[in-house]
Amino acid sequence: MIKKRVSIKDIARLAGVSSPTVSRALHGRGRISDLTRTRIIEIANQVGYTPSLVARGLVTQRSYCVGLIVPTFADPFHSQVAQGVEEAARRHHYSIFLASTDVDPVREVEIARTFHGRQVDGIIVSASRVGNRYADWLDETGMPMVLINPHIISDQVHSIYHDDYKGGCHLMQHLLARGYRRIAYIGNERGARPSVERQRAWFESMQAAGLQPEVTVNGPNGRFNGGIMAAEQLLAKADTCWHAPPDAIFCYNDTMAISAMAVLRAHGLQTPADVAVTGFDDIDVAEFLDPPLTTLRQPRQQMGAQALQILLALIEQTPNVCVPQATAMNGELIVRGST
Amino acid sequence: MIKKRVSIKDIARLAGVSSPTVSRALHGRGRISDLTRTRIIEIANQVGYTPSLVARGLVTQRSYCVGLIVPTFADPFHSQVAQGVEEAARRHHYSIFLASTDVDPVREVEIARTFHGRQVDGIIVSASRVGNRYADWLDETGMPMVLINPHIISDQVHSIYHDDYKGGCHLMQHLLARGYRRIAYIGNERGARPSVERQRAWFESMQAAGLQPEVTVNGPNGRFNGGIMAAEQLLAKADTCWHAPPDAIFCYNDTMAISAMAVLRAHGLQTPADVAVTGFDDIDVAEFLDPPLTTLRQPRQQMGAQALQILLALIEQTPNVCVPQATAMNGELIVRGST
DNA sequence: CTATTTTGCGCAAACGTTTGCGCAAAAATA
DNA sequence: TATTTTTGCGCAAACGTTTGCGCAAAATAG
Repeated sequence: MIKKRVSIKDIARLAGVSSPTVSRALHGRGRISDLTRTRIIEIANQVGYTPSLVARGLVTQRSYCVGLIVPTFADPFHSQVAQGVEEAARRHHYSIFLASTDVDPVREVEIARTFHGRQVDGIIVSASRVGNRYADWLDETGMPMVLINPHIISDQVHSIYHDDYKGGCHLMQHLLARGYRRIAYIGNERGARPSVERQRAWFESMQAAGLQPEVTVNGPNGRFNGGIMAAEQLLAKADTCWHAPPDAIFCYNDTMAISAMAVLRAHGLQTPADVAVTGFDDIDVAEFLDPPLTTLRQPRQQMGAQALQILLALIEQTPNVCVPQATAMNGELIVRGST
Repeated sequence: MIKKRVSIKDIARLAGVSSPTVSRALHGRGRISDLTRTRIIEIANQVGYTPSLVARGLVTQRSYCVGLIVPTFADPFHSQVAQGVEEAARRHHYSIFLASTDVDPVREVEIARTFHGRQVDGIIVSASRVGNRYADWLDETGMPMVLINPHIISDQVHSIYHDDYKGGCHLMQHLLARGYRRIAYIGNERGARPSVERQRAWFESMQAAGLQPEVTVNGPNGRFNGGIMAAEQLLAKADTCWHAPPDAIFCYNDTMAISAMAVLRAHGLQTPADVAVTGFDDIDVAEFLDPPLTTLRQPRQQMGAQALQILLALIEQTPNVCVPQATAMNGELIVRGST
């Protein structure tokens, strides 16, 4: 039932010219008379011509597509990054292929391969778990690639990341200034850079304040259920360590913070009266919670947009211009009712 | 810096055969000896060959891509629908192009055109605002298309939608059974089918219960700020109408419900003690709010997956098999603490 | 009015595949 | 052994573009 496309040749026949002439007319470049050009454009509009970007891509070797790989759509943080990428891409007349890895590094490289087959001009990966294992593949394919907040920062591949350590320190300064002392940390899976950096900020800030950074638990993931499991364990750990619940919890991200707060309520603990809670990211809903969440806002859309900028620079790589390997971005402390 | 792809011809040269032979070897179909087939596959692996899906698509006229158009990534509801589409697509070896309209119908058709140029095999639109204006274009292009919860249901284009009226009635039954009487409705922009249907459920349920369905306000959008503006107006309206706040608010969706609850708090009203609140969709965070949100869960992922199924049926249209024009899906009442 | 430049357009090749057809060699049948 | 069938593979065309080159006609210069 799929109709035959109207092609450049059809227009050529209608106009009594050759197809390259139509191509030139439609682009307005090359040598062509005004007369035939307007006539061809006229006809093209009449028959509702849409150029096949596929065919064009094949010959020009530029698809004007970029691939975007995210771990999951479930976390609004990634959606917002995607939004940033998408808007920037549209401005530059790029389309985006989207795929989610479900936090599986194997799937991540599979998707990258598929995208290569689709001849995307470049790939952006948010929260990549693959690390420097991309190096060989990149060497082989020459595929431009930018990682956003990768779990490992490699000097083989361009990345753009949020300065989680600095952000974490801001949060800790705020908590310490408010007088919290038994501050616990809820992390994401072990070893991932963002969690490690935030934890380091917590750890060092605690030490610097003369406090014991003992009570910390890593959730199995950075989602709601990860926050639940981590919070449950954390309360138990605090009990054995301090014989009391923490008076503040620094959570890996907003999502975990939200479910952690639900766990606290279930245990009869009020936020912030009994336990203060901080998140990370400032997802949209954070502002409307009860209590509203104190958090560190990552410039999500900006990071997405910036990643695309860098990717474009790599794609159009003029040999003598050098693109920065790693770009750090800074967040903003947002103080709300949860602390 | 972009490297030249290794093509089927390169392999052919290496193996001392012709390129069609390589093609046949790689697909395993056509007449080819086991010996050369394995040899060719061997070589292909060695040189790291990735077939160009672009070139293949050009000749087969099947790209194994579908376009997905959503209004925005900001609302988790659409992200989840996208997730459903994406997973189903992956299972069928399809890739997806993603674009967001920012709730602009003009942009919606622009994107559809772009997707047509990209030679996607079909298009899925979530919450389409274009309505039956697609009809001509579809006639022209023959592009398979499925709409999810469109704002207008047209019989010219396949759609799959949630039965909002029935869902709304469930919510209303629940509220009425709980003894709420001054029930107000917060809607999304005027005229859009989902909001109209939910409002109708509210209206008719109120009438059937012998109550006056007077207090209703449409927000400027279905997002957080839409909920805020609507809730503020609603309280004023309730005051002039009932000389009291509503005792329950039926909100268009969870997002509006969340921000409406924040407005209530700001006015010193407790949920559910003073005002009960219901949402719609059951986005992930609904469960973890304080109070957890009573809502009507739309089978989001299922709807996405189902849309893709239908789209595939349209793409592979066997002439005598008929694909249902409109498919209704049913949600599930989720009762939580907000009522 | 000739010599040069410019203009307008067609031809052909290319991008990387798939696929129908043909033909020789090998295998199966008589 | 002669005939038919099957097998293995190459050739060429096709998908819808873009682009370098060439050539005639038109425009300009001398």
